[in-house]
Amino acid sequence: MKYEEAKDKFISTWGVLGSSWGINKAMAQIHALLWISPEALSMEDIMEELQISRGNTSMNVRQLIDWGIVYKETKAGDRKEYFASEKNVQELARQVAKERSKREIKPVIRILKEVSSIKEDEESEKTKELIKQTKALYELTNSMDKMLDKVVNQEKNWMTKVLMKFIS
Amino acid sequence: MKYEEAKDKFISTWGVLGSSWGINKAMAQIHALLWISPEALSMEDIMEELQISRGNTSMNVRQLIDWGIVYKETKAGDRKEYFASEKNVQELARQVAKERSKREIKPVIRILKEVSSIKEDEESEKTKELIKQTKALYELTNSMDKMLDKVVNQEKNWMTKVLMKFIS
DNA sequence: TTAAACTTTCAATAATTATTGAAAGTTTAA
DNA sequence: TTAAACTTTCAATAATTATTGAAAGTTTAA
Repeated sequence: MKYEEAKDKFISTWGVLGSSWGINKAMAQIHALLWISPEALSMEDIMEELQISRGNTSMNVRQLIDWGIVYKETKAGDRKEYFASEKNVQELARQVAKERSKREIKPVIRILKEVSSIKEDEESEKTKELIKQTKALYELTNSMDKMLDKVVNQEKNWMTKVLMKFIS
Repeated sequence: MKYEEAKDKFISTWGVLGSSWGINKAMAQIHALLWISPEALSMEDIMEELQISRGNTSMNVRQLIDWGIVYKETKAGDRKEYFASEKNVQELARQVAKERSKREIKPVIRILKEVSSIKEDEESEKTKELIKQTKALYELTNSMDKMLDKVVNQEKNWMTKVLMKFIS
């Protein structure tokens, strides 16, 4: 496999993976492109490489910056903005874990807690089951989120160490 | 909060969570409904509760069965099929981990491995970076997948134990 | 067997989500 | 200041994904 082929395959695969985990394809592909690019790329560069519009590029680059996995760079004597990916894989995982926990898991935990602690005068079968099952889900989700928090607050290489322990 | 309100809140929240992780809303909501239901429900019951069509119900119930987290049940002297959720939270996590690993992670790992092991005569900066970065991603994804495999092959309560160790 | 009671399939359509591109906004060099 | 070089916004549109519902298929009781 040649460089160009490998690059295209990686970018496209990353886009597909993103989609199946609820991440916009363009966002995932821009990330992939920057991830393997030795230097920062301009808006034009990204548009050109991925064949997407200026607006699309602008919005998705901003989202990546919001997620904390892409940075703006400037070049002396150049008015364009350039974008570079966070290159450390631990830090990438850390940021993604952090954002997904904050945006999606924590709100669900709040609801699960709320729903699993209803009190009804007449304790019907249905109510008991609701409480029991949502409580179980609350506990699982909570444990997984605490694990994500650990990843988020990791010191460098923490995750590798733990994962190693995990899989050994 | 009353039972009905709690139920609706749970079902709707589970649907939203599903969507943001790439799982069809109807599928997530049917799962939520069965998860908290003390008895198995018929197609009609599900259609009625969630206000969705017969076709939609049929397809998504089948998917849940494919995922191994919903079972068919029959009642003596009744021609309808009834559907019941796997009720054990560990087993639910186990099955979801298994399916997502198989369907989404493992194929990506294969591509990452392939892409990260290209060889080019002329080793340009770009090629080096591609290899380095996709290799790092390969290793991370692989570790996470091995972790999922552990969850998948867990004995009962294995996960709880490990998660406890993790978060303590 | 047959016909009633169910489930599944799938083309049409609706709903949602992503993308475009032009206009508006911003920044900076001169 | 101004105007060129950029970026962002957002309404319109395209693409994708989910849903419907009627027709076809299947199962079972009689």
